[in-house]
Amino acid sequence: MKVPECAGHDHPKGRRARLVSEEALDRAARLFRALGEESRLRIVVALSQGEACVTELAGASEESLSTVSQRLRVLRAENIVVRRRAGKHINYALADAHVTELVFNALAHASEVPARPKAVKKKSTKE
Amino acid sequence: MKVPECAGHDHPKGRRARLVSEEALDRAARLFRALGEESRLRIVVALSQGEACVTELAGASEESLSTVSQRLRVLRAENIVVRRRAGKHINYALADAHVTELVFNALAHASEVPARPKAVKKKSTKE
DNA sequence: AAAACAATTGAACAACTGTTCATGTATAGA
DNA sequence: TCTATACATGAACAGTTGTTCAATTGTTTT
Repeated sequence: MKVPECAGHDHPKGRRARLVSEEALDRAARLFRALGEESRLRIVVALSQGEACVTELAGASEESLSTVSQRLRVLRAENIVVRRRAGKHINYALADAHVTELVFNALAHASEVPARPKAVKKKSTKE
Repeated sequence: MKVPECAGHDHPKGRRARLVSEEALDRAARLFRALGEESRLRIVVALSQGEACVTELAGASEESLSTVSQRLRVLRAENIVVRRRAGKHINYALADAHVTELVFNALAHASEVPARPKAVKKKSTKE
């Protein structure tokens, strides 16, 4: 007996129409990748509370200036943060509202999920 | 002459109050990391158009079943996609609306930015 | 039950990325 | 101008991650 498979098909090997441009995809992936490190994400979250200079960020995480600066470099390369000189210091801030939303969205998703389902393997619970 | 520096401070080394839980941060970072690969993101974008089975996804990207399956495994580990058997095939779909929003947000951010500003170094345009 | 199809998984190697250190640059103050 | 402060950067090493192959599991069909 035939069961319904995927979208009525027989799996043509041709590639489908581009949904988004290659470049946008590449940039979006880079953006995600930059946010995908706990240490960098921590910085971004900190900056979502307001701008801060490198020394402050380093102090808050008890890490070296250099280390933090390297992280900020990555974030800056993806236009996640912007900087601006303020006297001796250089203040960093989130680049735009998209970034803030992105982070909040991710945190929302992160707290919704039931901690690694792990497929509780009972007898015949197929799902 | 004293210029305003960071938040009225003298850089106390103490760590500030936790803004979000360690666990949420970790999960969010993992989520971002999973989305931060062009190949996986491509799959997610494809699934934002509707569910599809592994064979379809492999066909669309002209890659091996195994490769695609491995990618789906990563996405599944972060609860980005869910699967469901449909006859011979296993259909994958985005897990929830958060994911869709996340992707659209990222793509929006990606297309907003003017292709690597690169700090057009004029004479005294400090910004 | 056997064959065919669909998808998953473990392991291995290559490629990538983060952290650290040492050095370099820019601004402020004396 | 000289020194101190604040930050950035290049290079190197280690840890992480992606892709591929071979073997395995689960489902449908004959």
